Amino acid sequence: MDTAAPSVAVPPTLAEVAKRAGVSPITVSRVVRLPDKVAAPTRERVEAAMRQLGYVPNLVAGSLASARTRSVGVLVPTIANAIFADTIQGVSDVMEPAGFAVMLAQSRYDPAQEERMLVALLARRPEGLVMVGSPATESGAAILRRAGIPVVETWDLPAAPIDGVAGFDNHAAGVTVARHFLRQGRRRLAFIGGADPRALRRWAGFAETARAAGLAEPRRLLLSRNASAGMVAIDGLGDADAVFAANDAHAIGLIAGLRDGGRSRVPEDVAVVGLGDLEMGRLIAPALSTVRIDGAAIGRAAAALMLSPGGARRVDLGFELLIRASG
Amino acid sequence: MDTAAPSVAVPPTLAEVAKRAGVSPITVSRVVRLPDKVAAPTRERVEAAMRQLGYVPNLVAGSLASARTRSVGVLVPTIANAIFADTIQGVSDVMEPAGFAVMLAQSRYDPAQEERMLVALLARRPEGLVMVGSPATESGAAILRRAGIPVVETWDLPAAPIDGVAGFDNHAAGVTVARHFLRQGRRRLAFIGGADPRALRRWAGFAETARAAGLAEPRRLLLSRNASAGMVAIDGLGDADAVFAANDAHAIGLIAGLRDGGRSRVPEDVAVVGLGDLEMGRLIAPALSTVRIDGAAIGRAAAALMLSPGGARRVDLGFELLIRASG
DNA sequence: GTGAAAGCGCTAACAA
DNA sequence: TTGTTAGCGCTTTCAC
Repeated sequence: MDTAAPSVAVPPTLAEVAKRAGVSPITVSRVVRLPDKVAAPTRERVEAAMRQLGYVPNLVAGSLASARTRSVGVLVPTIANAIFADTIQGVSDVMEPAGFAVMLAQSRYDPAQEERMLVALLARRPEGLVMVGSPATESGAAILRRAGIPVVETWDLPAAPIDGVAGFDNHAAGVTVARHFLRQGRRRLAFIGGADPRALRRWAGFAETARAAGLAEPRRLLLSRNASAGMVAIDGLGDADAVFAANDAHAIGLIAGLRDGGRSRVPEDVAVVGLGDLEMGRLIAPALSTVRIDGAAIGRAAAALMLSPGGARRVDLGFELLIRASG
Repeated sequence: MDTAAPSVAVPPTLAEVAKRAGVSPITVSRVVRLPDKVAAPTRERVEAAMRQLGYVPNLVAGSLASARTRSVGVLVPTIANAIFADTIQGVSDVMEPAGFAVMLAQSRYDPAQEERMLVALLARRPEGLVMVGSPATESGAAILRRAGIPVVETWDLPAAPIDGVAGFDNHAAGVTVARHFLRQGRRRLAFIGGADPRALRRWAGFAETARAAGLAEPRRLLLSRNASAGMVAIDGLGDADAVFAANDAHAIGLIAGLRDGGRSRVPEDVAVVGLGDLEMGRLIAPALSTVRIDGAAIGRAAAALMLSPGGARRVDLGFELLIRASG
């Protein structure tokens, strides 16, 4: 009795299941999608046939017929950054239970690559798209506006978003940290960051606040993409007595560099504040003060915005200054 | 002159592009996929029409027609773990330039969820599948064997894999760390880890080596999924003078806990070795000794195995014991 | 509760 | 170099 599926073969189709169960294809389709609409005995015959054949529905055919792919696209600068991985996970945590697949793409901080990936994603007809930040090019934005699906920009609060927004005010984060340093009596501020738009906005808030308080223009160190923060930064610091690092990885690297260099003590000689609240920040000594951002919450909020295209279009998840030992 | 695409509309189809360019649909199809097969003047007319309409090819229709989706599935326990994020990135780094989309799914360390996600992934007809570890259930393995696509198991070297393997010998990693402790003259070993199969294999190698050397049975602390390693572990350690933590996050947490607890010094009183070589391990004091695994290389190797189903089926990426200050 | 017909948007195979 | 025909595997719509 050979009812088992062949070990290597073309996957069985819905039509084959139908034939085996002695029903029409549409009935099999209903058993898969709307089991309540099929009488129990029929349903059981169909389910038996599906099991015998090892039937796995072909969603690409289903998607074409129904014009619904039940998938969403996620575009991040890079996956291997804890901060974005959290956001991806947040999106996935909401979309997966809702039956959506997550398609992932990386822009690698490159506008041309970003645009390529946007088109590659849209070609697969996702029902929503979330990206970290905003399109770097106007043509990228235009493509998204024409896509006809919910689009959510994250990790920022753009003034003129394409559609949805789930993020926080990067400028205000810079202001908050600068004020904190001022309150502590620090006078010679410095900033370490990359060149991405969100880090730049943090810098702007930070620098404006310093100037408004009559301090000298803060020093500004732009780290290249994969400089290991510590050593690189120390040389540029000059006589700074307070450093805001645009992310925790930079801040932790700096603290390690300072400790090994042995010249300045943290926080006595120089205060260090990061952004992101990586777990490691709590574990190093001195524990890292940081601007806490909930990357997973951003992802969940973005997913919620995609699922309810009629609802609110702007979620400010805020941030929180966590003062620990480093400053 | 209204040649611009409407701002909200059904996306234009290949047929509409064809009509506008005055060619047959197949010619448009060729311009998209095989531009060299179309005469330059024709091609330019078609390209102009595509631009005017803002045409984005519908890959779900194309996939159905060609039986090629140009996508791969990636199944990980969780995205928000640096170690797996690196592997996802490695897969993406190879597959994206090759024109493949990456579909992501999480098993959450749950066999039932794993099986659900396996089926959900296969329903979208990926041309290859990579997973961290091996299927937790026999039915999951059976589904994969019948899928008829390259399947790559990673982060381990299973004896009877389904198809491809890109990983390292977890048992040997345990042996290596135990021998290192023995060489140092440590006599009271302990292990901290989760309950996943790969951590268990590290434990097995570690414990066997200790026993074979005549030491007392190592202590073994199984941390629940999201215990923050440090404090939890310290109590269970007893008088251990050497600890192998199944991953760097646990190890770093432990070092922090020991430091703040103030009872034992690392490495004088107790040596600590982790696994994974997180960047943070280099930055804490004392710097973390660890078993270095290249998660991104695992991902790249897995991708290469998917792309050449005829080639080698087993890649051992090995590991490297990095002795730093912590033990 | 079940089915027949039509078609989703594209590409393979073949022809001209 | 370009076009014609047929059909991928499913779901929609409408009928019974």
